[in-house]
Amino acid sequence: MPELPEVETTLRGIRPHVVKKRVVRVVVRNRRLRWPVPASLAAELVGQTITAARRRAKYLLLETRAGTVLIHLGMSGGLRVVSARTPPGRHDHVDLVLSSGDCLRYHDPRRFGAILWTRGDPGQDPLLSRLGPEPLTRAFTGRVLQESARGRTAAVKSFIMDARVVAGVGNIYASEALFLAGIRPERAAGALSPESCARLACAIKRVLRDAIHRGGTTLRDFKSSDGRPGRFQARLNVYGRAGEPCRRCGAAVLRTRPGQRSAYHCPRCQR
DNA sequence: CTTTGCACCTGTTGGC
DNA sequence: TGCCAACAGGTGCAAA
Repeated sequence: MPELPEVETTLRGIRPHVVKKRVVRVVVRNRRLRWPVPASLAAELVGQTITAARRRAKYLLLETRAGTVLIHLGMSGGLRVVSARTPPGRHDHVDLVLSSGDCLRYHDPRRFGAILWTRGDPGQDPLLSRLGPEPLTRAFTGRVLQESARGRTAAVKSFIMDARVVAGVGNIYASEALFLAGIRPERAAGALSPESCARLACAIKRVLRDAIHRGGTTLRDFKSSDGRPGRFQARLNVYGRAGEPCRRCGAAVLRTRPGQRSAYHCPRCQR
């Protein structure tokens, strides 16, 4: 469900409800997520006040003086702010009960997500320390992309989905960015011209910004923290549109599988 | 070092 | 209507 824009949408939705609130209780109904929810979460988080809520790649960070809650939504995770008295549903695995009477509730049918606790500088955590630049910052440019692509033979689509290259480009937006940049997904990353790298970096920024602006993409089940679906799916040019006409030239959109994930592209607009 | 494929789960969809 | 295979927005890890 969530790529970077959906995570950012979630962050913006929960932030006003969690920052400056104290965590009074942690309820773990099922600790078996991607990694077990650690006992240190409840032990060290309860009594702490959340000082800031941030995003790094697709990780959400809830910071306190004692440490940071790291949350990843995986493929099917979601966070909602509900009253602490709202009865939990199936797959509502973790609650952070807040001093306001609200509760930050983590829901995740597939349980590919994670809720972890890290002390000290969260940037030093092994999960975050090797991440590449945030795509929406100045640190991410065509030149930086070109530099890290040097000598790489992997398909450009898998390349931009590698979080060590650029943090947080997932399957939908990789296809969409390559469409905007006019580049075929299977091209070798290292073979791209400097101009193509520049166009690709711009396209990644553009598609992510636009999707955030529209509250993310809802394909089947993404709901932002207020329960509303995203509106970006109407803007998708190629993702999920195999066989349908390209919006730009009318040629049939193709679905391929470089690696084991679906890629979509227009054979005429992308070279 | 890079590249590839797998594993982890449940739910939905589409074809027969 | 029912059944079953294929597929789904992620990503760390092991193996080559």
